[in-house]
Amino acid sequence: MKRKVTLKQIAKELDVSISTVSKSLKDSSEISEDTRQKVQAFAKLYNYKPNNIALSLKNRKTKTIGIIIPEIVHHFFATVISGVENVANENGYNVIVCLSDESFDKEVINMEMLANGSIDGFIMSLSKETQQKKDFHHISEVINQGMPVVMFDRVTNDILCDKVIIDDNLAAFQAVQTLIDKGLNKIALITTVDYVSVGKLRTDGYIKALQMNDLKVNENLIIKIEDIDQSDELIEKLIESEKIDAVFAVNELFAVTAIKAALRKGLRIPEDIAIIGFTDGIISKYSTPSITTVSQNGIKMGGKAAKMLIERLESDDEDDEQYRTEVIETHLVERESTPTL
Amino acid sequence: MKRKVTLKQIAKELDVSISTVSKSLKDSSEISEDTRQKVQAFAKLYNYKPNNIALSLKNRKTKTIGIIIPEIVHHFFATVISGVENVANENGYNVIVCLSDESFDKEVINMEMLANGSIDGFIMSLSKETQQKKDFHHISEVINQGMPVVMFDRVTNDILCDKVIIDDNLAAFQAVQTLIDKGLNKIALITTVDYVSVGKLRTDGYIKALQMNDLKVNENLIIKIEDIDQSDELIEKLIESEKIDAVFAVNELFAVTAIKAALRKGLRIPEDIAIIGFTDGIISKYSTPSITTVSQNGIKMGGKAAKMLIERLESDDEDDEQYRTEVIETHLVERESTPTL
DNA sequence: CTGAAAGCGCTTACAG
DNA sequence: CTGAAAGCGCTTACAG
Repeated sequence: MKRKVTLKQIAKELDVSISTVSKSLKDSSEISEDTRQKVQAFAKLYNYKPNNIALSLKNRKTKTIGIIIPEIVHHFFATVISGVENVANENGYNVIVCLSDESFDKEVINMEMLANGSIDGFIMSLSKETQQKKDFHHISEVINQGMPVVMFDRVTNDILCDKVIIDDNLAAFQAVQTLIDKGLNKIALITTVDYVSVGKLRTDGYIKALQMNDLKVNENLIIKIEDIDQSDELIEKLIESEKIDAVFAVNELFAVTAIKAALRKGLRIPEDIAIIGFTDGIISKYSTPSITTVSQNGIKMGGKAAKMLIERLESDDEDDEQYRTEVIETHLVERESTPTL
Repeated sequence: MKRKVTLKQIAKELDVSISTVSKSLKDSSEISEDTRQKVQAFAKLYNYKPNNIALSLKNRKTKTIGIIIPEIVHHFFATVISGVENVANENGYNVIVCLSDESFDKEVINMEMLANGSIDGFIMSLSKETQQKKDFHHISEVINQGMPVVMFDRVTNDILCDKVIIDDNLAAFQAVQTLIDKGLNKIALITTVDYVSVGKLRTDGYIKALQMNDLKVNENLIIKIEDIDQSDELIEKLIESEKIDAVFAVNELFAVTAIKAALRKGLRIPEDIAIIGFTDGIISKYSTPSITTVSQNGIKMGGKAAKMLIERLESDDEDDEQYRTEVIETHLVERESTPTL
């Protein structure tokens, strides 16, 4: 077992100073060709690599990005991480991932943990509980300390920082409008409780679409699901009891649950009931019938967020730059769960 | 913007030495009650938190774990990360995630990047390309430097280290035996190319089950898929051309693709054709019909891997401990894609 | 009870 | 051309 070699050891072996070794390895013209060669050869032989931690301390930057997300087993968040990773790696950054598990406390703890020097900046999406409590002090604190934060998807207006979002309201509006254009007008909505920012925005888009088409908004056709565990039952009841010809669901889990409930009831999809989901994930693609969804390009969102963060980290002119909100475009991926007409 | 406060600044403000501040914050009995109080109050006021990087350098350990996996958008790997995260956080560790994208070079680069002091140990699953090349020098190098590695799922016998696996061979055997017990005997296999370790083991289990039941192994009923892009076509052909009454697929993507091909052909599942997949993911659960699978508890695997790594990191007696291979038990989750008899 | 010194592994302005 | 010194932010054995 040969431990990693340090500058100090090389210096000792070669009987020169640490400074000389350091400079030689940087090919500094301060050092004689001869010494440089000797040091470099030795370093190569022993596979010297500078210690990241020492560099971080010295440079006061870690070249690592912290990501805080509610869950990793949600396909959407996994794709976002993937997008962040790509751009981060291209720029020599590493990625630390922390999960809040939708818990405010875990979000706070993780942020504090990482804020103590471990990372240069955050990319994050708020936990449900944080959105409910509307307590963002941990985030403003971090920003106050000069650490940049980029929020994505589940964001809040209460914090000023860079953001990457989609136009949830518009995307929902267009999805519902598409259903209406196909001649459907008894459209149910399966959404989250209102404190989930994106759920609320999508709900608003749904309502707007109905109103613009002079369809009345029927509260019985709107179910707001708080806990995923209740979704089966509530959705089942909706499908069974109400005379509806279409469903707009704000995520793909709700959409596929609706599909299964409809199939169980013997309804034909899309002839008897059409369904549109949100977030173009793996479930929508492989469901039978496959599900028409509003695509939400997680890779792109993650990539964009990483780009914005890195730009801010590497720009010299501190924070005189204005904060930006990037809107990633969405589009409807039409599949089997909606009629083609 | 108030930057994070350091010991030095507190010392200066309070007109004492840095040592005194440091000791006071640790509530050392070396320091007078009075001074301690004063320092602690001040530190609290300014929300002092020790800098992680400095601690890492000093202690020569970072309290962070590096995870290297082929992909994060595969549900299984996402669950493993989740499992690692949990146990890591409980023990005060952070998690850096790097993706190899199934590429040998990316795997090597990422490992080297992290090995330079950023982390205390690795948890990893081999990329396809690495398994194909059988080149593991980057891993043995890291281990040689005294950095522990725990491999999971896609492992190799060429490297001695702790491992967490399932008994792929046995699990496959049992799955196929279950099909046979249900009276099915024209069982096709959809698997990966042989160099993917887990694919090969599952293939072997399939063959063993056939042989033990005196069924002949028909090469026409075995398709080995190299690239996921070809899977549609190959599976379609298999389902269309061959008279089979069951399919065993070594992952859930192959399984759901088989389901869709069978449905397209007008076959009833499970009456005309039964299907068992591998990896109990989200697709299997939400497919219509839902898919019977061999469950592979990623959370548990990740948790176990983290536990083993942390134990090794925190045991004093270096490496006189033997390396262990933990086998996580699997079981068959029976759903709609297999007959109930 | 307090503080100076050494050290973790590096870089770089400065002296010689 | 080479090296000693200071410093990144901390801890701790040691001196006073």
